[in-house]
Amino acid sequence: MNDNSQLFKGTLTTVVLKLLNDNKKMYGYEITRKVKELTNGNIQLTEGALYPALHKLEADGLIESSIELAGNRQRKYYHLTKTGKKEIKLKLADFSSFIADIQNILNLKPSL
Amino acid sequence: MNDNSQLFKGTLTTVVLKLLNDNKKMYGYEITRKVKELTNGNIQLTEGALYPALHKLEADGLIESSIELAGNRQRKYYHLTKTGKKEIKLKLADFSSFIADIQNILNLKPSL
DNA sequence: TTTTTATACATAAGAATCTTAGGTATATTT
DNA sequence: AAATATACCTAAGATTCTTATGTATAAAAA
Repeated sequence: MNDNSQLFKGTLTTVVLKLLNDNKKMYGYEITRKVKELTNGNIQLTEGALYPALHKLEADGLIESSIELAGNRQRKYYHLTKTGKKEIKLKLADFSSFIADIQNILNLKPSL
Repeated sequence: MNDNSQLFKGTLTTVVLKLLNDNKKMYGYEITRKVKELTNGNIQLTEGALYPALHKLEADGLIESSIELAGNRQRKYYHLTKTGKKEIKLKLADFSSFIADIQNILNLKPSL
């Protein structure tokens, strides 16, 4: 992760759930590539952060996994559960509120 | 802190430096009130997070303190150092970049 | 063809940052 | 008189991350 890693804390699960919401199913390594692609290389998700986060989301019933094979190589695909679909809506709303609040303190440009 | 506490993580020092940048000098308790006021009560800074953060910022040379008395009660006022003034500019730029990146993933409304 | 890089999963030690809980003291409001 | 607000502080524990490491297959480069 880059110098914004401190800021990225707390958004990891929201990001994962949102990507799974938009892409139906994804595997871990794919998620790291997608985040890098969408942020022009600015955010590099570390696997040490991602995999435990995925395991926790699954333990909490927000996502489910299924193993698929690509040649001899295993991929563990994740998809949202019904609970996960509800949760991402809440998390996006929370994030919006947070940005509005922080905007009141930091006075950033509206384009941000 | 509220349910957005997870999101607020990592922004604490940015918020503190920005408030000191805008208000010249503030004391700890005043900072907690100001954050609450600016966020319509949504963000309640806990003292267990704030005071250690202030001490670290001072140890790092970004802020300096001076004790003043209000009646018999002590207030520890903080102000930015020259280094701190440079740092808050960097931190605001970092935060803007972060928001832009996260926006690419979460697809929030532009007004956010 | 050997080595490096990319893909793909995972865990564990340690660091950083926060919450929760407590402590001390003065001032004001109920 | 008691409760709340102001004002500082620390410490234990929880959470979440970084860094480092491990395993294995596939592809690219040397």
